[in-house]
Amino acid sequence: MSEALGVAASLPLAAAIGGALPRSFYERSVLVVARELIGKTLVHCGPDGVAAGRIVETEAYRGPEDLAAHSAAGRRTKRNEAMWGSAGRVYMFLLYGVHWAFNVVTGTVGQPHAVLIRALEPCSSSLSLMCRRRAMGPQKRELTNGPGKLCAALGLDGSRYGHDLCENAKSNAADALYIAPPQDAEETSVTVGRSPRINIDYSGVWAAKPWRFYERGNRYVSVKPRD
DNA sequence: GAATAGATTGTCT
DNA sequence: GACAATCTATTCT
Repeated sequence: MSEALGVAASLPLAAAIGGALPRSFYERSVLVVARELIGKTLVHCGPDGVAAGRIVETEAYRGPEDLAAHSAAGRRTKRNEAMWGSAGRVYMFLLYGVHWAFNVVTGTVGQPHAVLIRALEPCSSSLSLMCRRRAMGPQKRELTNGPGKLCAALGLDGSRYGHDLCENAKSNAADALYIAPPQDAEETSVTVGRSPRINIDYSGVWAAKPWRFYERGNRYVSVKPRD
């Protein structure tokens, strides 16, 4: 599936994959962005190497009305401040005091919407680095099949809070972090499924909204959908 | 493969 | 002081 990226592994990864998605991509409805992020490539150039993966699972959070969102009921705190800012920026937060989660802000300023990236399919050229960071073998879906796991595999943490995914566009900056279009036509033709979001049972009727998007049949999707 | 329990700490009330 | 957009090991089928 990601063989094309593997072939290009000897080139700088950023150049091989292409530029970042424009800000206009993110300045739309959070549901549309969540749906269209499936199949895109998330790239992070960290101090210990470059890692990239295809996004295969996302969730939309639409405060203030969505009671599952951190911005529910208009809550605006130091932690979720990034959700209230401009589209295309990163909202990182710590879960259960241990795991980082990576989100993309969407919509307009003052609209506290964001998309949580829940799972990736590692690019073959990134496998060895991800295995090292996660301390496990290359054939394991546990490498990146959950929000905390993919952050560990990509080397992402709170230091990226508020980062602009639209700057750094085509650069080979040592600290680049951005989302790029699919590598080839094959990767744009995936089938996308929908389901309720995961682990938000506390939010009443909002827990039933089908605001989780995933690539059908992909083994890296975190919680097995009913299909 | 599926279900369960325990870990663990920043953030908010 | 309670809780959380989770992960891992363990214990089953």
